[in-house]
Amino acid sequence: MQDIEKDLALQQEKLRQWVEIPDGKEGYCPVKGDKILALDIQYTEDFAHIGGDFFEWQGKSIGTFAGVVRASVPYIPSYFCFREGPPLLSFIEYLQKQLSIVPQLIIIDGHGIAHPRKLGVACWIGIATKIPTLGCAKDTLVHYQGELGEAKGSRVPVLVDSNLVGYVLRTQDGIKPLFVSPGHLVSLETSVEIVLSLPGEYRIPDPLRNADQAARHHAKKSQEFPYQDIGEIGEVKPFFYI
DNA sequence: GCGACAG
DNA sequence: ATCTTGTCGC
Repeated sequence: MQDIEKDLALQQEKLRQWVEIPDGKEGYCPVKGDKILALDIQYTEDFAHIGGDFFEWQGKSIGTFAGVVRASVPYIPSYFCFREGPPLLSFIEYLQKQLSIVPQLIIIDGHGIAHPRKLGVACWIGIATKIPTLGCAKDTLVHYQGELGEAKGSRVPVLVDSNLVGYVLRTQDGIKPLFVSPGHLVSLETSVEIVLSLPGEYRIPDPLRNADQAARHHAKKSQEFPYQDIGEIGEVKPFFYI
């Protein structure tokens, strides 16, 4: 392993001690009207185009936003949080400061604790913001065992160091599953229930698809898909490099 | 040694 | 994640 990776792995081991994952029905549980933010990023060279879909739990859409910030850290598998975390944090802080909207829950395109060192990007964002987060990824980083049922809602546990950290979750009948895990302040059970309750008839829940579309169109300077352009989001600061 | 590897 | 054409199907 490279020295850089050793250092990043150590950072993750240190950050991990701040992560709080409640049990069962404890921790954050959304109630009607809670504000939820779904986030995704598209890249063009060294720029991170961030899309954010803001909506009320079991309620109306608040708005879809997109902005851009320089992504200065390279992507290294399992160290994704250091590349994607800072840009996402800048985006969240911008919405908070400039638009006065603070989410009660953040849904991230990536993993929470279903990660080799139990520190995915959703955990990173949760620690940085102190806001409950959960991760929703299209592929897994850790191996799992078991046969997944075909029906929506079927799930297979994902273990790391023999601890239950996430689920392979069928979000639509007969469709390739998603990988769901809590990031911070939400239980695994609640994370799964939240994802299954999100609107949409596709593998990826609508809020994440909207965030993806906004980011994608922002990267192409297109407004075909409706979103509020918040332009350039200052510089990203390196966090947690203690 | 080789392949796999969130986005 | 991105580079890329057509094509099959609802």
